[in-house]
This record gives sequence, C-alpha cells and structure tokens, in this order.
Amino acid sequence: MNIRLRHDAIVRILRRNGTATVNDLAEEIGASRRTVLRDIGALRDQGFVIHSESGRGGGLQLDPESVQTTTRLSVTEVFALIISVAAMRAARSLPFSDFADAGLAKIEKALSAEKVRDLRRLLDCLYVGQLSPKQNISDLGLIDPALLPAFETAFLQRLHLRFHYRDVKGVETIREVEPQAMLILPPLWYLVAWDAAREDFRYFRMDRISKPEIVEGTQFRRRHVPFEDDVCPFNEMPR
Amino acid sequence: MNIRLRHDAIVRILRRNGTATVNDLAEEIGASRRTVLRDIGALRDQGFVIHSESGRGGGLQLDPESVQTTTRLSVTEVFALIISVAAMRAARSLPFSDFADAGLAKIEKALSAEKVRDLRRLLDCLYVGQLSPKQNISDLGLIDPALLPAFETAFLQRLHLRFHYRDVKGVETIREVEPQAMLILPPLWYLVAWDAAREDFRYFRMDRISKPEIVEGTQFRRRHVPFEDDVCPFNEMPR
DNA sequence: TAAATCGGTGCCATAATTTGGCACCAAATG
DNA sequence: CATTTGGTGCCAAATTATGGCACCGATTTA
Repeated sequence: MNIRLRHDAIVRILRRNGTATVNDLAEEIGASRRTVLRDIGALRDQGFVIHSESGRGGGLQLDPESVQTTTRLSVTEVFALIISVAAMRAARSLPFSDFADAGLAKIEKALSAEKVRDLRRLLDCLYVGQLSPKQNISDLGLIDPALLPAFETAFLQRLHLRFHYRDVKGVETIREVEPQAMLILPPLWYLVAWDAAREDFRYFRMDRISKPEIVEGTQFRRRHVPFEDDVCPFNEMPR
Repeated sequence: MNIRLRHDAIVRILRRNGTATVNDLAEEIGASRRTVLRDIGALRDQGFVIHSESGRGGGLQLDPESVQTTTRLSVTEVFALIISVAAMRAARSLPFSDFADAGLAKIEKALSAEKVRDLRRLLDCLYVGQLSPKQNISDLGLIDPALLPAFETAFLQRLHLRFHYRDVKGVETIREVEPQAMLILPPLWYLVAWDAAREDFRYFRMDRISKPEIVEGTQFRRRHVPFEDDVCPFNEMPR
C-alpha cells in the first residue's frame, strides 16, 4: 500500500474509532508497527495533532479540533467540491458517511471518473464535527460543478453569459445576462445579473441554470447593484 | 530533484516558453532525457494535454486550454486561495507573475510559512489566459484568508459571530451578528447578517472585518433575508 | 536521398528510497 | 513486577525511481 493511501487510512481510522493503538492500525492497514509509527510522525509534521497515551488502555487519538485533511486536490476539484459540500453541510446537518455512501452517485456524474477516488477520500477525511441528525440526501439540490468554469469566466472577466433557466413553474427560457454579483443563502447560490432583454436586474438560482455559455466579445461594465447598505456603500473599490 | 517538483517545473517551463524540447527540459531541470519523457507521460496520464511535434523545430507544447495545475492543496488552503485569487482576478486583469513577485508578501503573512512554497508553485502554474494590463498590486484589497476558518464555521453551522468592524469613516465597533448570507460583488465580499443589538439586517464588507470569533452555544435559525426576487423567491429549499 | 533533429518505447543495471525487523527505552496500568 | 503501549535508532531487505543505451518513426533540411 502506497504511503499516501496509508496516511489517509490512518486518519480515517482514527476519526472513525476515536482511539486506536499502533498495533491496531498496523494490522488493519497491513503494514508493520514501525511503518505506522513513522507515518504518525509524518502526519504530525504535516500539522495533525495526534495525542498519545502509554500503557494499558492507551493509544492514539486525533485531536477533535484538527480539521485537517490528508487529501490534496487540484484547484478545480476543490472549487467544485467546496461549493457542493458547503451547500450540503449548510442545508441540513448530516454526516458525511451517509453522503459518501448514498449521495455520491449524484456527484459522480458531474465529476469525471478518475476524480471520484479522490472525492471519496476527501469525504472520508473531512471533519464531521457536530453534524448529527441523519437526512435523506435526495432532498438536497446541489450546484452542478460542471456549470462553474463557464460561469466563473463570465463573472470574473465581465462577459455576457447565455443560459437556460427553469423558473418556479418549470418554464424554461433562454437568458443573456451580465453577471454582476453572487448571493449565497445556504444552501442556495444565486446569480444577480442584469438581464439585457428585460433591462432590469434579475436573480437566478444556480441550480436552475443549465447549458451556460459565454457570449464572446461582449465585455460589459459593472453596474450599481440595487442593494442598499447603511454601513458602507456597495461597489466601492477597496483601499 | 523530487518527482513532484519536476512535474511542476515542466509545466511551468512549458507555460513560460510556450514550446520546449525534451532535451531543453532535461537540461534546465537537471534530469535525464528518459526521466523527462517519463514525466511527460505521467503528466498526460494526469490529464494534461501536451502536444508534440517531431523533427527540427519540433518540441512539446502545453495545450493553452489546459487549465490544470500540478499543485495539490488542502481544502483549507485552496478555499483561502480561491477567494484571494478570484478577488484579484476580478479587481483588474493582472498577470500573476507580478502578483507572485510583488504581492506575495501580503499573503505570506496570512498563510503559515510552510504553505508559501505551495502557494508560489500554485501561482506559477495558474493559467493566466488573457490577463494583460499591469496594475499596481498595492491598490487591491484582499480578503484576509485568516478570517475564513472562524467565519466559515459560524456561517455554515449558524453560530453567532463577534468581530470588530471598521466603517467608512474609520470608526471601529464590535458587532455580534447572525451570518445569514454572502454577497459577492467582485472584488468585494459582503457579509449579510442580522445584527442582534440593532435588531436589523446589516451589510459588512469582508475586508473591514477583523478579529472574528465564534460565540459558542448560540445557534440561530435562518431568517428571511429581505431581498425581493421576481424570478423565484429566496430562502426556498431546493428540490 | 541522406543526414540531422526530435518525440517515444523497451530494457536493464544502478541509485535512491521505503519498509520491516530487532533491540531497547520510557511511561502507564493492574 | 509483568504487561501493555508509544517512541527511537539502526541496518538489511524490498521496492521504486533513475539514467544509459539501443532503436523506431516522423519531420525537416541540405
């Protein structure tokens, strides 16, 4: 077994069991005691806080405050994942074990097959904290990570974005808009955009947007988004 | 030289030079031709699209569409980075080379020293695309990544957040709020929160928030954020 | 056409790294 | 005290990475 996989496994087992002895770990992983101890050292070097107690009934314990993960993902992957996972975490408190088992299929479609292994490991490693009451995954609407690349480009480079939008009644229209702002109301993300055809601002729920595409050569200027603020004015450039 | 560093170096050189021969790479990196060819193979397996041409004047070329990065970061790191980088990209179009050289110090303070190496590599690898006019980095206000952990927890777990807030006039107050929504108006991020003391919603510019801390044992319910929408109502749960 | 350049593959010995076993220490427990 | 458990140093064995070499095919240039 690979060193990375072993590190992941150790963290996962510690998170699952709460506490484990070096011998337990060695046996479950299929490596020698010496190797496990070396791995523990490496994990500590990486910043994991692992408590240990000698003697009978002793063992290793991962500090519950340690939110760290062993998995390292590419930027694109993490961007997509953060949004999905944050949405889920926010939607209801639910343990990721459930998510990993039952809800994975939903994300598997969005991410390419090779990335799924990484994803599963990420979820295995993620800190679950106080999340408690179990929920049915199928209730949740995720933001489709496949939308993000086109979306991000349009948003950041200020290019017109064309997409299909399905409204509350299920009616689908095609929109061409200037993406002006994002509004995050967990678990939902909204796009705040100027609708050129309607000459007004519109709010679009991200999970109802499909087939987004950039309209080339249509750079626009930022508009003053009509939100009022009594603390500080919007659209002001930072110092 | 480590295999990871070599992969990073290859991608970086290809991005920089546009095209390079295997021998060029081998010499610059200080590895054998055989090893470089093996690395190219590995990078292709990882999904990098690398074109090649035989004969004089031939060589390797990284597909400009290939936005991939070699660096893999932890979730926390990437979360912080994405926001900073997105803010910068959005603020003005500016080449990351500048950013890496001049603006790095600003981020170095926020991230721990060990992570800076990763960060520099990330920036080296990032796809720069059409970014062109140079800008003075010091103009830009970044969201301090150090704020994020406390902030994220409060936001997602619905806990009260206490922080110092400096308003337009520079007056600093201490606030205790219920974080309800995020509003992204590039390059600025706003926190939309219910201010318990003032019994009303307030907007806080992220870069004016300091010393955020979670107020334990103060879980709140989501409120209906007073934004109107004619496309679909807010705060509606996704299907 | 011939020579040179350049990517690409297979093979194998050598170099480097990782792993496992062993001895042994310190702390805790019954 | 014997036992359990974490932890370290050391070294040989196993595993993996590397470099050199021969050689192929494509392309360019003379």
